[in-house]
Amino acid sequence: MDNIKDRVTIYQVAQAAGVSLATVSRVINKQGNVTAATREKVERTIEKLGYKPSGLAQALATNRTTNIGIVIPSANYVYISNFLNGITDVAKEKGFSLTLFATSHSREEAISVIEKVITTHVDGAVIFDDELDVDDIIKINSYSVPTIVINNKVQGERVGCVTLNYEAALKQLIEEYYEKGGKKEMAFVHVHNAGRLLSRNEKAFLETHQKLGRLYKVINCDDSYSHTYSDFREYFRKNGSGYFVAYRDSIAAAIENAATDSGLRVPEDVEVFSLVGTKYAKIVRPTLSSFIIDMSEVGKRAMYMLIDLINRELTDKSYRFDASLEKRDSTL
Amino acid sequence: MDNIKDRVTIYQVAQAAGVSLATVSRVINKQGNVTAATREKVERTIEKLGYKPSGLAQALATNRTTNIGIVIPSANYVYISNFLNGITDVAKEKGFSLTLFATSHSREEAISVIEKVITTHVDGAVIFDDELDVDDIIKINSYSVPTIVINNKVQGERVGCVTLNYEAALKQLIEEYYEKGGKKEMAFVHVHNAGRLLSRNEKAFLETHQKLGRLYKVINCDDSYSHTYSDFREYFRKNGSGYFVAYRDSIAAAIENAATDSGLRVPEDVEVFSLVGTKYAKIVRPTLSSFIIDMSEVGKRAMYMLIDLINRELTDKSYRFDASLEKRDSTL
DNA sequence: TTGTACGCGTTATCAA
DNA sequence: TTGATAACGCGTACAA
Repeated sequence: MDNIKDRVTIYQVAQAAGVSLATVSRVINKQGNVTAATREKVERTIEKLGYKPSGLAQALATNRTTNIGIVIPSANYVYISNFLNGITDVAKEKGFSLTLFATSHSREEAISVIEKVITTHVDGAVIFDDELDVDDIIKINSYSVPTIVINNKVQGERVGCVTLNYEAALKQLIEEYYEKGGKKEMAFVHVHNAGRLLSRNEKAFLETHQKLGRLYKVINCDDSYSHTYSDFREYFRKNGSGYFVAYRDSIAAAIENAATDSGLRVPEDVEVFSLVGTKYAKIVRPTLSSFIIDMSEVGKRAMYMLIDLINRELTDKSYRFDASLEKRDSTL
Repeated sequence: MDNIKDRVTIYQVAQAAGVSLATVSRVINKQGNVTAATREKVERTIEKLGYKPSGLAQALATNRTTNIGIVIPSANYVYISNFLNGITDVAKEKGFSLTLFATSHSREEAISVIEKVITTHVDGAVIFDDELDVDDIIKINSYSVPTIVINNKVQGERVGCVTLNYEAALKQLIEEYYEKGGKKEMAFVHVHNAGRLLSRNEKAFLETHQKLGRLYKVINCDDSYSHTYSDFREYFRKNGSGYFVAYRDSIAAAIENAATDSGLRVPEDVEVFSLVGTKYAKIVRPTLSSFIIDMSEVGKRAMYMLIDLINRELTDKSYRFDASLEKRDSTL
């Protein structure tokens, strides 16, 4: 094999092997209709020249890229990376490449991302973005790109969705808390701009309290461990108790650490609950009670659905993951 | 804009606008040499037809994909996802797409991944894989794909590298520990198959101890929090002290949690140190002393270098990140 | 079984 | 300023 090579083309292989490029193409795609002799001859020259077919040209000719677009928030959350992991597993198994599109917290940018997904010519897309509107997703679908949407109910010819249901579990958690005589005031820890998943849970939290006629609080905080920690250190100077429902492990850990460092006892004085739990929920101390949905499984499911959708074999266009409760030491 | 559309081509736009496709191409690429009038006319029909150029065809014609291949281990580590985050930031800023290739712990697979990188026709690649051999990387480079390699010293015409230097800091840590009269026996927590980064540090650990004529231990453990936790619960039945150097936060946290839950005091009885620290080092309790390299910065640097390499403007082909010590509460 | 010729959607070179 | 027309690298009817 030569060392520095400009891209070897199928034509050069054909010439070197003394056949036509159609024959080489047949060999590459294992299409039969080729003598064992010529096949071997071609394979040898392919090896010798170090020929690798151009996925680009193949895609252009066949109109299939074997490439799937993944749209995820650029926020560096553990559950996102778990999700991505499930996706890569299936992609590898099924022979798809993944093109990554990261969005930050802005609609404008999210839309430009969609344009990119379209020009990139993917066979399908998985969209996990809390900011993107239903309309935006319909747009991508109007270009007939088969799409699986996570965490958003969408209808459409070539769209499927995987929804994450934390709300039911949250409602039950709250109801049971009061039924069992929970005395602390519950507070929902609101993070600005954290997306639809959080908003939906906040809504469920409020509605459940209103239905039960219970008082509650909403506390605003930053989407960062350090800020939340110092905010709650401040908070615990004036308040000695509470039940805090936080978005994810880092935030919840910040609260329980702030409580502990303020001389309060968790869970006796302060209870903390993490909505979107990851493995870190059991690493921190006290261990965090949390809901859990295996995001890696969500990623896998999304990929399997997408592949079916691409092959027009997807019968059930929506799938729901229900959060399950993992009771640990941060709540009574 | 229509709803379901088969891909609109430049040719259809040309026809609808009553111009030639060359003119449309000029408008798309903002190349001037077009009357304001025709430009507007074309832009309107582009809008009306919802035309998006095919990146595939563009790439084939220009031999540039504006697509960069990222090879990372599929292991779901926080520092990998930080790294990926830095990369996506720069990719977004510079207008590149990212194609993701995940490798697991097998050479064979890693090689097939390289084949894919080549067929995918990327403009460049960033390879962060602990398993891949130097030879493998030379192979990808023989196809003249500009490549930045993380955590591996490689020479080559179109290769650059970013190295992560934990060893110097580790050596210093050990030396200072004994200088200051550290009494505990140090143990390196070995994880099987965790890649070159860990091996190099293990080697540095051993060599420093041998040089100092100190006794040390090597303890094997699984690359999982739960297994490590229970292994060390077992371990602490028989051993009441030690200084443990672990690969990453989860492993280190498992050890300190096991110690604490066994009634031992951290850091008085048991000291724990995490080599590759992340933000979780300060979330767990006691907070973990660790080395730190901002992996997001590593990702950014790699991308900037790669882009320079693609443009043949990279002067300095290697860059080193040195780990810095963050002393916290898990060591004295 | 093998080869010819056209198409995939662009860019780019030359004439006009 | 515009418009033909040849690449780009491959797949694939169709013909041989």
